[in-house]
Amino acid sequence: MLSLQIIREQRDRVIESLGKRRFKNAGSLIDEVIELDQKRRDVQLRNDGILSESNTLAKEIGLLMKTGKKEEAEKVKSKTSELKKQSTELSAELAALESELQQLLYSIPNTPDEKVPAGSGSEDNITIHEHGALPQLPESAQPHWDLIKKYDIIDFDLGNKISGAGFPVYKGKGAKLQRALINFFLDQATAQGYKEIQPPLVVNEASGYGTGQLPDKEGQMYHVTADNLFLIPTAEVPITNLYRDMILSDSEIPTRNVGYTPCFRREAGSWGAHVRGLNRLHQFDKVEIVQIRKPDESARALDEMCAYVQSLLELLELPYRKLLLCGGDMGVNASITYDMEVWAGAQKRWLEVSSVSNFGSYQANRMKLRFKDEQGKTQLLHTLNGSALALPRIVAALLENNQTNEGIRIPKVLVPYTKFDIIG
RNA sequence: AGAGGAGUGGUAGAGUGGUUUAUUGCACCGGUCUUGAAAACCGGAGACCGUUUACGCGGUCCGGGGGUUCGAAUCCCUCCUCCUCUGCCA
Repeated sequence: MLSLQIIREQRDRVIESLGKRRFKNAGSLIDEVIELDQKRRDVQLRNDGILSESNTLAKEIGLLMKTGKKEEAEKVKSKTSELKKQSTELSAELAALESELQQLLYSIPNTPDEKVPAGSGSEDNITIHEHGALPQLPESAQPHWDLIKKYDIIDFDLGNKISGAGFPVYKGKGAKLQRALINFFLDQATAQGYKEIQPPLVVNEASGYGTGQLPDKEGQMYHVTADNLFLIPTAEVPITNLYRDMILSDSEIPTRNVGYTPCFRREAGSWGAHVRGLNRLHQFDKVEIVQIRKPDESARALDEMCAYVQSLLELLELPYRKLLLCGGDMGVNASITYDMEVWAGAQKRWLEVSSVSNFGSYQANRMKLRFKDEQGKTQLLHTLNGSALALPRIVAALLENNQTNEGIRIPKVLVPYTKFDIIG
């Protein structure tokens, strides 16, 4: 969530920036925040005064009791009783205002970075880089949902039987390819200085609030109601929340973590024609990189992370393009997002395989993740993350682009991991 | 899962209803001393909110939440976590 300080000090800039998202009522919501904040401070000022007086009198009573002046103590007691009544009312009012303010702040998305173009949907995204020639496949080229049947490597019917739609079963070389990709991605990240983390796959409510899945996107996560836990939709959630409620010392910054986890998404109501096969799943594997940076370094870190993700795609010999998302197409937490899309030759479509974002201080403010600056003042840190990479669509593109009469060719860099060079 | 015990500042650990603005040790930072360091000595140091041009001042915080009281780290309720024993289990 946006910090009150920024809203107070930069009202006009915040409203203008939110306009790039086509976010409705930005002006009136921001003004409502400012008004509530002012009210809250007025109430606190009054309440603090009463508490202060009451604290002084309580000490007086203590002294009077000790010296045996009971009647005088009783007199003072009646005074403090009255103060207490007033304070109880004001405290309740304060709590209500704080909660209202909190709800309001949760409903306001992050302010897009200067570089982010205004726009409402994918048509306003900007392609800033393309790499690799698109493969020229014969007319007989098959989409991956046919190839996985042909080679019997991924089975949706079996998944359907034991779990439901969107839970594929990986078999034989299909399973080995998954494992190879995971290990390859983890090794590459480790070589770049990322620390490998194996987090829990379920998180509590506080973690959901920390990274912004709650309260708004609750329906996207699987909820274990008996224990009030949530299956993680991405490793971003547990790995970023490792640092919740912390003031990091200089020696701990930056953090560069990488984690492989399955990801669980309900994807309620988002199934349609383009999501056949591996294009969209309820459970999928992903390797995620997460960084925590000081504010003046986060822009550079974002470039570094993009360059790293691009290097993976190049090693896998996949044609890709890099998009700068417009305001309306970004997630509500992000201040700037680059998407990487690979070309799937048989579907003749670009598939998103990575989303690399800088969240600025938006998540850090929710999580109370801070550091001490040179003046010794506590300041919010910046959080960033990116997929490196999400597996299913990588597999889809590899299968489609690398199909030959002899079988599916495995990219050179993966062969040491798969121990085979063709799926035939 | 059952029984018992415990959660206090960076850490260890006192405090069981009223000068507690929470002892003290260690670690940390600054200073004195020293050629330099160590030791010794002196001093400093938390988070959040509010207020103030500023120095400051006020409020809240002793695992989380709620309650009793004029007053709670201390008493009560509830939840969480850890430890010990018993049970179960990969």
